[in-house]
Amino acid sequence: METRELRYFVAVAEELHFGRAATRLGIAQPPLSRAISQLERRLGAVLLERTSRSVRLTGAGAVLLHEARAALDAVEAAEHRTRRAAAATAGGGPAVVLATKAGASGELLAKLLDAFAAEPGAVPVDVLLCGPGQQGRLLRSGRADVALLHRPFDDTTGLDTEELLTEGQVVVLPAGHELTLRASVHLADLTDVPDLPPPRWPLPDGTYPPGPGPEVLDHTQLLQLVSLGRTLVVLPESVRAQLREGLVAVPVVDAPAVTTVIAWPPHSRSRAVADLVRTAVRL
Amino acid sequence: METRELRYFVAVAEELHFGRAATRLGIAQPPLSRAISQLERRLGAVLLERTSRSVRLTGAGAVLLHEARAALDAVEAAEHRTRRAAAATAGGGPAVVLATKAGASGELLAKLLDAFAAEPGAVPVDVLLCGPGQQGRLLRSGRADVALLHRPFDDTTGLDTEELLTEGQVVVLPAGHELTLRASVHLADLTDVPDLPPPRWPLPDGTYPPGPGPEVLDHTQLLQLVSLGRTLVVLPESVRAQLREGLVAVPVVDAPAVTTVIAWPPHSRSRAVADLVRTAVRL
DNA sequence: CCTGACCGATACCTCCAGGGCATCGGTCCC
DNA sequence: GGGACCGATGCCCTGGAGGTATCGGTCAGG
Repeated sequence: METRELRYFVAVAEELHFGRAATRLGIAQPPLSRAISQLERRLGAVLLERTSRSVRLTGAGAVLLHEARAALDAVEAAEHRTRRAAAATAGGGPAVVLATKAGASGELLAKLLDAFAAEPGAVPVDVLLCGPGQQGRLLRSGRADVALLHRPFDDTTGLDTEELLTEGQVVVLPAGHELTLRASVHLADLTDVPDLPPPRWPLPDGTYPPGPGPEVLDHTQLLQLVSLGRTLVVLPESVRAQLREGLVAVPVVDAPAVTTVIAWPPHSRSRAVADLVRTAVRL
Repeated sequence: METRELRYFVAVAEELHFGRAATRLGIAQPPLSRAISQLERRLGAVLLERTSRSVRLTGAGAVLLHEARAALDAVEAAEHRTRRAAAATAGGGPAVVLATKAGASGELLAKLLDAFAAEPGAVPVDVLLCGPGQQGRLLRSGRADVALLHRPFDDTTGLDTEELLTEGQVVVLPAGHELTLRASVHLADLTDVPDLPPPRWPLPDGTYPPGPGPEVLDHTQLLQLVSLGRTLVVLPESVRAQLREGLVAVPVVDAPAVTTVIAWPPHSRSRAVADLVRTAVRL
């Protein structure tokens, strides 16, 4: 199978519409139809059930969609990592790209970077700030070498991880809100707070789910919206270090504990990544 | 990047010879040379240092070799798993392929299969016996769904695992050999036993390393060769259950402990694999 | 019930890139 | 210095990827 065929199939499987998928791929619809049916013939499997009105995935199609995404990530990773290796030998020397959610784990990250810089054999660390839930994809596609992510929110399947820190969660509220008078709250107290709808994060495809809350991209934005009295948010305790005036944190006693982990692709061979992980675990 | 390019590069990187690589790929040498240099141009990286007498990998080339193998495994896995999913819906129903070293972990495997068959919702298990060290590759390329392997010998990077059993190792000797009189031995006692050279296992490419010992493919062969007085072998204790007449096991006190683990690809979504793993852990 | 919109499949054509053959240029060994 | 070896280059050809036009089937609306 060629990656082109996998890209075509993923496009159709995601759009469930040959015309839109073809547009997205920048080709016409007929060659796309042919490519898919040729793929089905070669695999000896029906991947899509088409009528002239709809396209649906079969069981085998769902399997291929899942596997093809992983395979395309691996191919993309090969490309990115090779480019980075070449850049390292050419000029600039080696560097590590660390991905983390914008605005999260600030204190831990600062400590880690300081500690690693003090290590013998340290290399420059490029910090790549990304949207929530994107770190795994950056690692799997080779654009980052190592990442900080947060269980149980981020998906760590297929990644090697070490736990760094486990903490409870707090709700961040605008100062003066009635809930700030409480010593602690439960999650149930935070649903349907009439004047503070929960924020909406972008879905993996870049669009936003419907709802009353404001659309946000990162934590800085988010905290500003909280201080403006537009929303509330439940975050790990360490967010207290970033609280400006006008923001109050109240413990949420029944929110799941959040574990910050450092993660890297399982077959990483980079000495620098290993050193960075060791430094992180020792913090 | 297309998988064709990756296959071409892997062939050249492994052979370090354009002509041989082209023969292996079933094409002529000139298109191969062109494909590689086109790949290098597109990546903006020199992958191979060629003189008219030799070909050597650059740093970036070594990275790409490693990444390309993983990516090609992922593509192959997509193909195999899709075919299997289609076969499951077509006829025969779902099944699980379990890979294990031929002749190893016999007792554990039998118990596992019995226990799993008794579970509600059990599905047929196809047991795929393979040479040592091949289980990981079978999992990564999608030809098996789950495998038993042995740390620290087998490579488990990139696989999810659960530990099942840790045991010491024994040396299996022909009955009557002078070492069988000892209550235990050290590894040092087993090197250079003049009449019992260690066996030679096939390398990943199918060839055998040089040496005096007999060439073997699996444990059954191996034990027969031991009973014939041709070799000796260090194996986990559980091999005692398979010892026929003419074979004696003596504990090796300083051999590393062997842990039998059950492993599966990290993004496995199969219900049956999860059930099988749960059954195995409960044993 | 009919018409038009929509959508995937098919027919047919074009064109380029992947592959083969012949040969060159450089290196090493006898 | 001649021959063997090896990767690169030039040139040609063919298969297949992609485009356009159109078909056939389904559904909604009048």
